[in-house]
Amino acid sequence: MVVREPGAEPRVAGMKDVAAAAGVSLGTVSNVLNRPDRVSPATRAKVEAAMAELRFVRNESARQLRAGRSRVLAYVMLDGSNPFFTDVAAGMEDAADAGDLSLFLCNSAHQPSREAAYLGRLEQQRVQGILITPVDPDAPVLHEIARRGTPVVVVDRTPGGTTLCSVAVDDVYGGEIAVRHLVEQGHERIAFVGNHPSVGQVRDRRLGAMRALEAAGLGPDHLVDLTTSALTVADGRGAGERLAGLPSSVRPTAAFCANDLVALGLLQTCANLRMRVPDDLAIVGYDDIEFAAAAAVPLTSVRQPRRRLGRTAAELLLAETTETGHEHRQVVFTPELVVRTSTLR
Amino acid sequence: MVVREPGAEPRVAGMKDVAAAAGVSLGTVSNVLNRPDRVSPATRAKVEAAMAELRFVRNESARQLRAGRSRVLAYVMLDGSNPFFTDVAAGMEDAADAGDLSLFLCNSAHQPSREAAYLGRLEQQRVQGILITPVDPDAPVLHEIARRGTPVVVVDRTPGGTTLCSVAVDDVYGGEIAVRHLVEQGHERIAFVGNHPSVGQVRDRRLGAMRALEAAGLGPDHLVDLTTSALTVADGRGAGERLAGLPSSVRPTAAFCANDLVALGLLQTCANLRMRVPDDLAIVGYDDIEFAAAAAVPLTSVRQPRRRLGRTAAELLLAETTETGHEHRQVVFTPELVVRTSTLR
DNA sequence: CCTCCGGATTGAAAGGTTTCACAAATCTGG
DNA sequence: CCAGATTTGTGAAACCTTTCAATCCGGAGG
Repeated sequence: MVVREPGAEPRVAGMKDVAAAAGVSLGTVSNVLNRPDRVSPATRAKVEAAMAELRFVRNESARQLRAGRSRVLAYVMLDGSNPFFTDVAAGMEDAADAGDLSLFLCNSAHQPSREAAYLGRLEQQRVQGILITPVDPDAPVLHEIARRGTPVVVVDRTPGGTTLCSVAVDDVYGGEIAVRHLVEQGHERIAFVGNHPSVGQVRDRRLGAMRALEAAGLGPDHLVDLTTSALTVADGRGAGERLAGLPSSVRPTAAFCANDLVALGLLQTCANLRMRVPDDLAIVGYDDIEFAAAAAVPLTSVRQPRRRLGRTAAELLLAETTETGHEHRQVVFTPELVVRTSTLR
Repeated sequence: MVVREPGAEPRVAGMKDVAAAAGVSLGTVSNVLNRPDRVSPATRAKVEAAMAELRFVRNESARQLRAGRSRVLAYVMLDGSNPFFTDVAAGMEDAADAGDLSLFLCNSAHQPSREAAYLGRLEQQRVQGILITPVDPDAPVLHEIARRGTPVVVVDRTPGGTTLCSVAVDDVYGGEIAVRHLVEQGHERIAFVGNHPSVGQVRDRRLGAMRALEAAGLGPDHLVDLTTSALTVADGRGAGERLAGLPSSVRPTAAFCANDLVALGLLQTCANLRMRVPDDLAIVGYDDIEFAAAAAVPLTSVRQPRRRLGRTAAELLLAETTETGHEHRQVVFTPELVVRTSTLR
């Protein structure tokens, strides 16, 4: 309901209006909302009737202003269209629900400017805390925000130093189990498909791959780099064409892809070019997104505990706001290999 | 920087602190922030130095409290893990960026309780407006929120009546072009794979399919319903198995799936059971998500202008907040068929 | 009858920003 | 050097809620 005063804009009803309508003081209305047991049933009923009548909606800004903190968490994700991140977000929602908080998602879409804009707004909104998979995990802005009082947890990246909480997955190990599996299947020439390993993750996965080769007594020349510009399906398709163009004497018999999108692209090219998977080319992906299992040839992939990752990140954030004398923690999860048809001949 | 008063909690610096540090009044600090041209360069420099020194962060709650409205839009999406919705959200972000607004995403994950919780919070936050793909497009709560003053735009659904803005896609037409295409390819017995058509969308798509059959002089018995419980990849797999189990005398030669996830599941079962696509079974999906093109057999699909859908929705919302005497509009886009290998023999 | 007690209610302050009428200082041109 | 215009800066009110000390009231105990 809207209160119309003579000559004034219609105004949304506030607690003052409710108090007047119910014939009680402002403080009583507040008590009804925040400490209902301290109000007599009769009064409470009156006030609640007035609130319904006036369609009262609490003003969260005013609440927050007084309280100093909101009950909102935010996750600034790197790529809203990558199912990996939406799964991580689902895990955060679990934790947020449990703590009676709301989770807002922001999509930076790999754009530093967007990320910065969101961070600014979130800090101004005094959110309880910020979860973020940053474009650059070492950007100083994250530390600055934390120092100014908004807890920050880095997700799926490991920032240098221990001044922030973070959750990540052991990508070296992930790369290792992926390639160890391929070696066990008898492959000796293995392609690594990914963008230039400057980013920590791709670098780590490749490093793990190297270690697995080494452990099998195979030198680094057994890893054939197929470098892409990013990690999309299209990049995977391109890599597939390049791979198919190699003379069979040097062509790898297996490919380890830096993520599932790339692997799916590669798989598609194989289907087009009549290369059989896994007979002509075995493929291992990374992330185990839902579409990996749903591919025509179900994809062997390195599974990260995505939901758990998100849940743990949110829990760390809550711990940081409640604990006194909080110590920043860096949690690292261990991935596991999910073997499917794409590597089983 | 944090102001530490004797015996007090460290407190985040506010405009008052900035004013004191810069030796000016509160009003001047406000002017520096909101109307910098009304302040002499010297004073402005002093104030800006003080802000940097104290690490001042504007308090959005207080701003909003005064302004009555925030500069945030929110999209409550039905399913954050469906790429369709994240693409729609991307379109909204385009529009929000253009209007200097932030877009927050909320994922109801098909749960009415979560949706309700988010709507409550958003209304209390006095967001500029709410974009929503609701679990139930006819839920009265949407109208109530709009009536209380927060504009609501319904996305990808058409609520009854014209009391809300909405953007949607013509699903009847989409079903029609999908099945017309199959008929043109010579198919006469066509499966419709989808959950029970109580939901408007699935019903409409099926209705369009019927119309196309009718137009081709084929009766309703040429459509074979394979009813699923939801619209996931797993449902598609299940439908595929049921389809494969049909005696070949009645088995459809083509399938029209209510969305791409189902189609991908169906495609996977075909691969498992050595049914060739499109030779043994032609498949048309719906939504044209990125993974449709990336499938081993690229999927023919009905493409909705997802990004445009989102952008238009956000623009309608902005129009509603700026226009005087706003008329609610119901925008309907027309989908198009993207023909790929899965129907081309 | 008085005091004391506990529960119910009140009133005012506080929280950080924006806005706006007004004051002060500076400039313009005569 | 003055009147008036312009530029710059000020101070207080308003936004809406929460909190907390203070008050009120009816009843129990003395």
